[in-house]
Amino acid sequence: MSKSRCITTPIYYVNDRPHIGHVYTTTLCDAWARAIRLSGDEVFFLTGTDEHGAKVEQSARDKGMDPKALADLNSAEFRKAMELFELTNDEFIRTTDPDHIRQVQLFVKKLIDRGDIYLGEFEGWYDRGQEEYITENRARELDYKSPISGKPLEREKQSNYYFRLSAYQDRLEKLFAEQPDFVRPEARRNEVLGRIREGLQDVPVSRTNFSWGIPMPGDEEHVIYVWIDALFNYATALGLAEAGSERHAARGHFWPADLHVIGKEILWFHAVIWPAMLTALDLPLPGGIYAHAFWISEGQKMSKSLGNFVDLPTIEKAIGHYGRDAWRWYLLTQGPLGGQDADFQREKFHETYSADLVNTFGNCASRTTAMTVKYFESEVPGMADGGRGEMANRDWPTLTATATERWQAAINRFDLDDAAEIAIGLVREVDSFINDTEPFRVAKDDTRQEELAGILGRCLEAVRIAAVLLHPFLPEGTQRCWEALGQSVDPEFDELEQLASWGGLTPGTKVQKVALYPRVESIEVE
RNA sequence: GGCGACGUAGCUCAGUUGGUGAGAGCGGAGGAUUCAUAACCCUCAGGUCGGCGGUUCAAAUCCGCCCGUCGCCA
Repeated sequence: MSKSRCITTPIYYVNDRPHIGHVYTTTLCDAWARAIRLSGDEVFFLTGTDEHGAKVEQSARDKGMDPKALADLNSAEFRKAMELFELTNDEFIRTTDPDHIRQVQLFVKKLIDRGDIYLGEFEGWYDRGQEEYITENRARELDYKSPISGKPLEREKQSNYYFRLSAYQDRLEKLFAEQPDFVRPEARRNEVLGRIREGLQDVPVSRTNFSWGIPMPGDEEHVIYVWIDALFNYATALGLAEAGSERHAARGHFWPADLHVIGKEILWFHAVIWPAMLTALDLPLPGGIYAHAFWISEGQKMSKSLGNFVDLPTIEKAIGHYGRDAWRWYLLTQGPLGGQDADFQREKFHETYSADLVNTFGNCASRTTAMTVKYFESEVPGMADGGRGEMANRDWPTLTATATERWQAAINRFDLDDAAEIAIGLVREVDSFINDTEPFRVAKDDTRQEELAGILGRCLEAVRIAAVLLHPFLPEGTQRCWEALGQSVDPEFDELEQLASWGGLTPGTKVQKVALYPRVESIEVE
């Protein structure tokens, strides 16, 4: 029975340039989406760009452009990045899409009608350069000067619309108590929990000092704060504000999303404000929020001033040299999925590629297919039982079934690095099996053809299944692997249960010797 | 400043409720070998488990203090 699953990346702010951080988040979701499709469930994988706000307006002004024109340009950059990595998102939403704008206004209107958004007044210390208010305590600490520009803070009074977050204190506490894995990893959950316990205050959801945004319904002096605008993308993409719409008919069933994958810097909005708003709108909550940590680069924090972002040109260079699979594999297995930041190191990248893709997966596929070519005239042999220590005490159907089961559980937990490890572990097991059974030695004895067939048949079959589990992580190499094994697999339509079950290779099928991943020299550091 | 983590072999990290001589992967060194992409396999790390003090028959594992790194908040 097929289920409808949904995963989202944050929408990326068009004032930034795409870099490894954006690519990482999207790649995580892509691997998950591919794995779920393989499992036979229907997936909606959403990403896009966040295009409103003061910063975009300002950048556009600096360039003498219309904000929409700038947004178009930069949004296209992000979309291009998705294509470069062959990411399989089902939609690329833009907050300047009329469909989104209209629905955000409907949502906000509803919140106003219900009293969850109200017009209030706020007076406080304002940092004009940063366009933000600073709390009394903090202002005192700063000696009433801007921490950025050093200019004096100003006393400013503003009338704003507020979201009644304070009214959701109890419900949020209950949510976190009842659903301990709502926010993961645990370190992030604890941060949020600590903050919730300090007490929730209403949050401003509108601005008046610029105009590049969605107008507040019924009060066009105000623009909906970009963060609120952005959060709604998860709902507007599925047409949730317009029950009768075509969009809703086609996609509404994907809500609630299984998971919002985000970077740790935007946790508060996703873990607290978003669930509260959904509750206010009587919409079901997502299954969870996964907040990964950051990439740093060669031991240093990436920053504008250092100019050391792992940006698109750098990434393209790596892909050109090592291939897309290598890039994905490095991100997915060495990335900051847990609470701690991960370091992007060229040397480590090269080592990971060589160790896992060349020496393990590639080499194992190569030796098994080579032996088949050599000993069985390129045909998959029938799998007789017996011999070589009862096939080295391995119950392969059980080994592969167990791996598949554990793999699926890891995918469901979003422990993608675990899933990748389980998958490649199967390849290591084949190597170890070859080591124990020594088919190349058995081959020297003509009377032991059946025994040899039993060994090699098992190797080929196990490699085929390992490739199934590796596929979401290595879409290209696994496809080449299947082709070499004479298999035609379409991960969109073929299903895991069948693909991963033992005995999928038909004896007599033609096999070719393959080299999945070329051994390459370490890339020159410029 | 408040709260919370973390600090174990060159690197990345495992080490459940304290108890055989402290581990894995990667890198590095040596050896063996050919089915394979010099790959696979075997052997090799003399690490004060951040420092000091304490509890205990016994602590990397509990407590206190200190140093260092980091996260969240104010």
